[in-house]
Amino acid sequence: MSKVRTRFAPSPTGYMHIGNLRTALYAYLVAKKYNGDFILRIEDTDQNRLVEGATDIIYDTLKACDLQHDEGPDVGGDYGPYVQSERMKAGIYKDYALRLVKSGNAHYCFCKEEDIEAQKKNAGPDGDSFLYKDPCKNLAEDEIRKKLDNNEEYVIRQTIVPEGTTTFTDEVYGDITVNNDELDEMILLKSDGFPTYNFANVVDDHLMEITDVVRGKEYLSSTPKYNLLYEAFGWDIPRYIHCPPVMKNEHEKLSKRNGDASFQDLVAKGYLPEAILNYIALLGWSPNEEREIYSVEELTKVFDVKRINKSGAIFDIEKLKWMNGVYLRNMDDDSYFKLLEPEIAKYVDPKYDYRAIAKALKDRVMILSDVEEMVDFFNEPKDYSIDLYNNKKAKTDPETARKCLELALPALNNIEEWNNDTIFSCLASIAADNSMKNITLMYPVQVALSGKDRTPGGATMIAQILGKDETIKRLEKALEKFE
RNA sequence: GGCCUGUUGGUGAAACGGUUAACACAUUGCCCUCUCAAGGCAACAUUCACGGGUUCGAAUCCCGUACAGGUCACCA
Repeated sequence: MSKVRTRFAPSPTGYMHIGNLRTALYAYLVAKKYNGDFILRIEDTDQNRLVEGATDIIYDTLKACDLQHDEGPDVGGDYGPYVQSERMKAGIYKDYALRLVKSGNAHYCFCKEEDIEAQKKNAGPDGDSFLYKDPCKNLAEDEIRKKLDNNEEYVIRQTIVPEGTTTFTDEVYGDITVNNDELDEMILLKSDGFPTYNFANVVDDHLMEITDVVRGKEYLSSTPKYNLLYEAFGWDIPRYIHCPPVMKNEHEKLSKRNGDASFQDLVAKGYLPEAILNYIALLGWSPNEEREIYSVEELTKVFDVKRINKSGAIFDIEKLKWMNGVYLRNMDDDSYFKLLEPEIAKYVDPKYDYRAIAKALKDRVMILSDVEEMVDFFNEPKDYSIDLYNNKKAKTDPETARKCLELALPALNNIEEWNNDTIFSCLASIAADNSMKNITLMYPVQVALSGKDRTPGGATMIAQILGKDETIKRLEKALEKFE
């Protein structure tokens, strides 16, 4: 068996969609599972849709995801160039298109767009299909010559004999057969000399010796036409792996146009690339065991094309959040702190112990953007109403809370060595002395220190981080509120 | 409209003719607990879009219907 080679072939038209990224992931996994090569090819044949900087986004994304390509425009390789516009300049596509014309599998077409529109419009209502019946198909040789000499605009269009059937096998969808008379004769070479995606894809996949074509399901319908091209050239047909779409909801695919989350949006919100990758791997594919947390490295071992689903999967941000939390919790302390420190620094005065804060956040943060809301009381307690002291679980109301604070203040003030243990035992013994549950005493302290009914860590932890002076100050201030 | 593909709980999904229809997220409840989390435990589809058929037996095979998605671009 020859070496497996897969490719990711995006067009540089903007940001990286999640669906796109998943396709890249699968292509990568297929290659790496068999120690094959993963190739990046830039498909920039539509000069109108190019977006500046889009290629860099592609590089950045693959890099951030650690989906390293073995060949590509930036890293080179033996099958270059890896950018289609450059390949076009080398005349590759026109050469091959002309070969098809010569062999009768393609023809010059001089039709105007409005003629095509008109014909399709008429074809519509009466049923049947919208297939374009190209009159240029039967143009005599000298007529073609004449038009060409006249510098008439032309395209090169695939020629399909409307007889018989074409069958292909998809690794996910199985065998699919279609009637050739239902196949559209697609344009191979555009009038600007660029190849269409359809054509460039076939030529490049062959020239680059791609063995497994991993792409979105939207290409399933045109695959028979590609195969006809392969056959016309006498080339081997690659294995096809069509992936079901990633959906935004029951009806719509995830798309950048609607402002749906792109990879970079998610990262900006504080999702980890590893978690994103792990999550999207599970959209449309499932492992053969009861496990969900996998690194890309681990995925290359367990990934199996046969277990890719056929129907679209809805992207569920809630589950991604959960998974991101798992990744955060699983990090070792140092890398975790390195990740959180800058986020904490945005909102918290450096006089406080960032490490202690980060530790308090560890089991609570799901995504980095949660941090702000969790640490917003350190610099200054939040504004609150004494109604906040009403708490069912703690069995407190403003009245009892006031008493608790009055008990706690002098006791805390007497602590000489300010640390977690001393603070806790101080508060706990007050509670015991007054036959209160810990929570009844500590909840008011927490509120007084933070102005919040839910905080990362309890009263003790907050007091410890704030330090004795600040704690006393805040307690005094809290008591004033009752007057 | 033609053609192609799909349809298991709110979501991701397992099951490859015989199970009480896994598991995970979410949700709810309980436990733990100085709040909130995290963690632990439990509940959550008498049913696999619907209708027929094959079979001793079907979510799994066949047919039909409905619904959904894709495709029919000088976009990829």
